Amino acid sequence: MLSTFEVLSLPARRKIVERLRHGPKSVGELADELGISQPIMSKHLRTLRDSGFVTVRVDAQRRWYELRPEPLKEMAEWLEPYRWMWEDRLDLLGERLDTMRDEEENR
Amino acid sequence: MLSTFEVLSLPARRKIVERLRHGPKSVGELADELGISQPIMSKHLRTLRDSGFVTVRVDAQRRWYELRPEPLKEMAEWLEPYRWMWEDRLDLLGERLDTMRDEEENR
DNA sequence: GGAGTATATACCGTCAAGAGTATGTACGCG
DNA sequence: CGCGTACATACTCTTGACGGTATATACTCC
Repeated sequence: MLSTFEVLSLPARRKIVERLRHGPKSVGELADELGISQPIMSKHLRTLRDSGFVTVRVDAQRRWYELRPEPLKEMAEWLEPYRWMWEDRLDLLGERLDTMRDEEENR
Repeated sequence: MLSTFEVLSLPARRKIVERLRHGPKSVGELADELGISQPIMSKHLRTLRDSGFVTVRVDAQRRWYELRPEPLKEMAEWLEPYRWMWEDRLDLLGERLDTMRDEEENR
């Protein structure tokens, strides 16, 4: 099974995730919208499911795929320690003073 | 050249980035710390450099590799639209009201 | 139960990323 | 100038992800 980061390394899979941002979709919908064949779409969704990015709800012949927050949250949290590198240091709330001090040290 | 997401899909490369969080390091340092052979480390650093994750400063035989914010920022920004999925909706500042409304619509 | 729809999976070929190893290059120093 | 250090690159091999195609499964409706 692919890791969280590996899953999103494929542009096609990132596009699928983007399409699911506003609610669940069926395999056919996604395949049509992205111009991907149905079997390949099914395989990507399988990968996304195995790695926790989506869940499926069965409805007769249709499968509704829905986004799950966990893997995306995990990635966001991995990135968090680097945020000071590009964010304005004089943010209003004065949070992250330690981080800012680190920054000075490592310049 | 690999895309931003592809670069970090390899655990070894993520570890390199983590090691560079607190300032520049040389190839040898990184190789030793991570238990990776020097040639392979050089190749990873080449990849990280080609994709904009690091810059090099030459100093005699030594090369000091330093993190650049841009690719990490890019990834963080890609993830931003999904943040509402895991964050507390009643955040103090009351920002992102639109996002929260979206959430209701798509439930 | 037969036909059509929606989706999953099995099988196959390709290709490129990654690891390993050997070698090249550049610099400092005695 | 010869040697050691620090690093890059060339080369080879292997592996597995990906796409394509064909086929299986499951459900609905007439």
